[in-house]
Amino acid sequence: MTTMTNTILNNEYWNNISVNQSFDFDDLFSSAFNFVLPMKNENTEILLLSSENDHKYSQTLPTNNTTEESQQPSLICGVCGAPAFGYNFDQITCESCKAFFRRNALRYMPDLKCRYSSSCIINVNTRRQCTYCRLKKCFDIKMRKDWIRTEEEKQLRQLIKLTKEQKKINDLSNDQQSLINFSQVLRKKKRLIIKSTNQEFVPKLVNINNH
Amino acid sequence: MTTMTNTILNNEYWNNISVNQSFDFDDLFSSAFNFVLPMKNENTEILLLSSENDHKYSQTLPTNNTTEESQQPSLICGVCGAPAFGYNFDQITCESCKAFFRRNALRYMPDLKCRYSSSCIINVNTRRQCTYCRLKKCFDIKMRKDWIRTEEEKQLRQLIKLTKEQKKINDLSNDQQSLINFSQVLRKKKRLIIKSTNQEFVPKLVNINNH
DNA sequence: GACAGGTCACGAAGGTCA
DNA sequence: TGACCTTCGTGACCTGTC
Repeated sequence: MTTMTNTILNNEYWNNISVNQSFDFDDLFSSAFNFVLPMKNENTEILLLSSENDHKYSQTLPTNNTTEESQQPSLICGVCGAPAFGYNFDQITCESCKAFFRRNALRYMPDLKCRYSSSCIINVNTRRQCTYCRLKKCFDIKMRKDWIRTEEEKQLRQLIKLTKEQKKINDLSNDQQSLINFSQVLRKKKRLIIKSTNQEFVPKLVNINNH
Repeated sequence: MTTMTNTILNNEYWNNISVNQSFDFDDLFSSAFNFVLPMKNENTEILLLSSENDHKYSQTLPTNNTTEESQQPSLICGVCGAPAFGYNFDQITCESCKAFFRRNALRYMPDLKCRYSSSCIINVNTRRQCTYCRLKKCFDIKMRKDWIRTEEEKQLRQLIKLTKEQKKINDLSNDQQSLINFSQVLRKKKRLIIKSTNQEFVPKLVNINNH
């Protein structure tokens, strides 16, 4: 097994990935040129790779000046180039890549494997085809896996939520106490009415009672 | 003249293939995946695949605007012409050709042999008669054998699944039934690892096992 | 409003058995 | 072999919180 493979298999490696710290196989093709990389497939398939997209990471495209109907600037996903609507895990991505990153970023990397040479082009049409390279690109554009809530954080939030609910129930109990107080008040009122039966201001009291 | 060209000329069924479809493997990933790929539906539909059309991912466009009665696009298998219900290994095929391809695509081609001139017509009725030509047609329409899961991938998935189950059971812990399940899972895992003993990814499996 | 997570229908893999 | 089934990753849409 090569050193590179070992490196990639090491989970720690993925914690520290950055754009500048490229993979070995990326270094091989690190020029800004477009190039053709032959794939392993015996059927002589080739995969056209382009680093063009690299310049588009997290790019905010200017809105069409002629049409001002959309106030939202048209963003594109830094991973696949699909329309994006904001930041997710610190980078501008589409909903799909956001969900993908949330699901996969904490996975044990060796579970994933590229069928080709770990440098697949990721775009809207190809993003589903290589989990490894898609995730690699997520890390390349510096999406932050430490922003994904851990199981502990989730449990903590759950606990906080439950505590709040508990408090609400307590408050509700207080309301019930109020209700008791209220009926006591009501009884008091009735007693007052009965007591006042023979007096001329009764209608007024009944009226009040009905309200 | 190339073998491929001969093949194309000899196969009558090519008449069914739409004009724009190229059979040159080199075209497989033409123009960095920006392309219009005509599907093999002879009736009214084309499938637009273009990363430029951001909101038209894999959209099925009915060419006949007047008829909207069929919600399900009527697809036909690119191999045999039978009704199809979606993509399999990157091409629209029927269930039967999908299973056929899964079973045979990884076979060593020279083991197969056409009794005739390697240019049999493949349709619903004849598809069973020549494995070689059927498989050849699968490759001709660019079904992708590299999308078939390898034995290694299958075992890895199996192992990941078992590990997850094990974790779940671990979390439940105290339950006696869980304990039984746990040992069952453990046995399965051991069997799987033993089964994989002679394969190069064993260290990885063991590694995962330890996680 | 922005951005986390959650949900669920769906597509496309593999598995099964007559 | 192929019809039918199961499984699982995906992504559009939703909810919750700050």
